[in-house]
Amino acid sequence: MEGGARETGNPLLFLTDEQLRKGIEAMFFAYRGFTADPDRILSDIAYGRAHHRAIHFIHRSPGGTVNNLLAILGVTKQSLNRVLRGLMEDGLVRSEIGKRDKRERHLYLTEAGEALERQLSDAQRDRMRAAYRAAGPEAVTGFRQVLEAMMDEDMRNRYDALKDLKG
Amino acid sequence: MEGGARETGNPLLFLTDEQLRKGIEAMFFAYRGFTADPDRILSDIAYGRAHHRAIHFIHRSPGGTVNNLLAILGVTKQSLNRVLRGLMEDGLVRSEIGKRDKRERHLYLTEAGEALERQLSDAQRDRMRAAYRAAGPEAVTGFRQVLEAMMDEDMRNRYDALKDLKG
DNA sequence: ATAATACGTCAGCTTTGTTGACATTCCAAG
DNA sequence: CTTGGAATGTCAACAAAGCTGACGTATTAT
Repeated sequence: MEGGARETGNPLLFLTDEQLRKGIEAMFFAYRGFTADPDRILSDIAYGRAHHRAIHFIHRSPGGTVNNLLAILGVTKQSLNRVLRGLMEDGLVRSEIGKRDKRERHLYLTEAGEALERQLSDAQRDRMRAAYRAAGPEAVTGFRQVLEAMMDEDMRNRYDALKDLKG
Repeated sequence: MEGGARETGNPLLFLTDEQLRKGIEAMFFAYRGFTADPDRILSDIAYGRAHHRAIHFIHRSPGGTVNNLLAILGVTKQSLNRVLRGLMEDGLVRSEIGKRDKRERHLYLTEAGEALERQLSDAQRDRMRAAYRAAGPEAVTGFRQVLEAMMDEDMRNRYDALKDLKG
């Protein structure tokens, strides 16, 4: 027999269905807040979340290939290509043919792209900063621990890979 | 100076742009995991996330009105109606005309609806439980604190209103 | 009586995802 | 050098789920 209220005194009360449900609903409502500010900015310029994600990750690892980005985002190349085409037509993203492997396209933000990225991530960071500040450093540690434990294996790998770039 | 912004001395290191960016990316990848299991189940039966949300919140407050659900989900009535119609045609949701106010429709899950809800929330809870267990009770407290601080005002109100139902 | 509310519905549009098919370009192996 | 396969791009068609706007019908409130 495992599980259950075995420890001393306080027995896994944080694992009740009630607690889990609250966590699930907190995640749902919080994610709305998380995306609300960028969504507002983007709707003004006829872009959506997909554009935001592409911009974010191109900014994070400039010179990454299309395949790389595809793996991070987890969408089909057709879907990404549509978004990327729009961004390139609007002069926010440029692609360079690879030197070692000329099949590959290396993606970069243009200055205009960087400017939009800054605008979007400033908004999103502001909210995150306010939440972090309100909750305090220990809460932030716990927040990150739970989120990381919630990821799929391959998601965590992608996340960790990004973490190593600058962080 | 190194990590671990604690109370004394070390001021707000957890609020650096790097920390915030990691939080943003953690949120992005974790939300994927959060929805992955229900998504898999739903795709087998030609439903999507919108159906899941409707089912979840009808289960949470049975007998709630359409307007009520609309407020929680934050979508248009046309969008919700499409989903609801499908669920009712498939016998997962039923609606009752209000007794006090006959304009209102009160929504309930049928037995089949409850069964699907259980299947979905079991899957989602399993993952949440694993994450909670891996991170520990203190992390869970922090997790919830940050998420709640991240919500918009009205989102928090909706979240709190649901919390009061059973929790 | 009239206005407002709650709900449903039709029509049309957008974003973002999906499959499937196919062409091009290029690297690498035989 | 030829050929197979990988990386990329693109066309077409489609679906889920959001949106706006307009309209209809009960029902309730003023």
